Amino acid sequence: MQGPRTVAEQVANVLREAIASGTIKAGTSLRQDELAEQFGFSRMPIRDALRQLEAEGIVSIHPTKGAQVARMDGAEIGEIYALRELLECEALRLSLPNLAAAKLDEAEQVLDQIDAERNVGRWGALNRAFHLALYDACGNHRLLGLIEAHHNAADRYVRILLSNLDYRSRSQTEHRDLLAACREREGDEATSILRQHLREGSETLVGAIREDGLSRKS
Amino acid sequence: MQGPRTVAEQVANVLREAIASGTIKAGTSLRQDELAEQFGFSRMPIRDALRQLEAEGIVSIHPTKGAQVARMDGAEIGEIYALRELLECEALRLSLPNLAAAKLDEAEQVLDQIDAERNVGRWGALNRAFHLALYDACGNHRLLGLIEAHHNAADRYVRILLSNLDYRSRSQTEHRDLLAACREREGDEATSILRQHLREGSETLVGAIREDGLSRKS
DNA sequence: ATGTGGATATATGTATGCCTGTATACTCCG
DNA sequence: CGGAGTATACAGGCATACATATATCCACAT
Repeated sequence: MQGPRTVAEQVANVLREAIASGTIKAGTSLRQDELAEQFGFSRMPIRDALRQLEAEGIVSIHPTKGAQVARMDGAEIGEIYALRELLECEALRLSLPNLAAAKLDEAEQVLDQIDAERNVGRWGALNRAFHLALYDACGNHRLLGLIEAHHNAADRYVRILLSNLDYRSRSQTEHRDLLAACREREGDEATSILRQHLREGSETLVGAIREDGLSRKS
Repeated sequence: MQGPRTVAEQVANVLREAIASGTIKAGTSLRQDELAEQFGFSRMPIRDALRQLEAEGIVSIHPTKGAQVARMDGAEIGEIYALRELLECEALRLSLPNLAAAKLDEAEQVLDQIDAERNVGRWGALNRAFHLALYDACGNHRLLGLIEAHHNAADRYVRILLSNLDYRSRSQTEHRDLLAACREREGDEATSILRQHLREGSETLVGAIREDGLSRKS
């Protein structure tokens, strides 16, 4: 696999990860000069990277106000999860009949990795990998792209859920139930579990955001 | 309403319209220098505009190979229409119970405009306006954004359908059936009509692309 | 004659500098 | 003392200039 060939892509990847991991908090202003100096490049690649992240919905660029990490309130999270439910259930429904058993084994290995992983920073990527493995055979590249985009957009908020260890174990239980249903090719059952899984995540997350006051008005 | 405040946005709008209208054909290389000279600006705003259009899926940028108008084959069109079906049916389902009667009147006026419009170039925008009016009250801004993005991505191909006047009149009939179902708040009926409408569009379009040889291999 | 290798040209990526617009703070006037 | 207007500073958009990678073409060798 060829790594990012352009500086802008590297910067975008680093920023995306930094934002997802919470190193850069929501609402932080991202000044081009500052980032350029930190990365050791000029402002141009940083500009491109910020544009890219804006297109992904991770940062918002106000003219003359610069870029800042997109701050999401409960409503925004609710919208994203509603879309994830719609998109991922459809992807699963399409994928399941054509999904190779090897992919299911791959997904199970990811679940084991999640259980073994102590660094919460990696959990988001593993969670995404598990879900995408199940949708792999859906046959619609754009659909997969949209799903991945929404994972990225919500990644840093998903980590809030992990502070609740109870939720994490419940999530893993649901993941394994989902995988079992997939193995038996029970499409309706699997879709139902996935929908429930996402709704629990949404409710837990919205509740956590509301009470933690993570959504201050701009 | 405030027009585009930055040159890059203006360029993006012009290019988007030129591509949608077929003035710039699929597969055309978009060289930054060339566009810069044509528009009378430097390459920087053009770069930003191309990045924007890439995010919208209208052009594809290969590093060092430049940007070229995204060429879509039948499979790609099929994916887009499958997504439109998923997204728009959901949006309609969510919107319909909360949709103001005034919006329905607005939608009907758009249909009248479509019948009266002789310039096929404007038909795409009117078609989009009609559909979006129906989804207006869905309560999910991101969902609306995705729908609009997919309209934009497929706009120039949708115009192929218009060369078939038979399809156009059939489309308008379906539009009015859909509107009637919406007025009576028949959610299931409306969704069903919309789904059928999109599937006919997809099939007609994919067939037209296949036979017209519009999808040459790169 | 054909294939391979190198050189050149072209277009994109990147760097630096300037200009413009906006936000903020200070001053002056009511 | 408060509000409004102006000036200044700061950040981003745009332009110009330079570097780099790739594709193509030509030449030479097999």
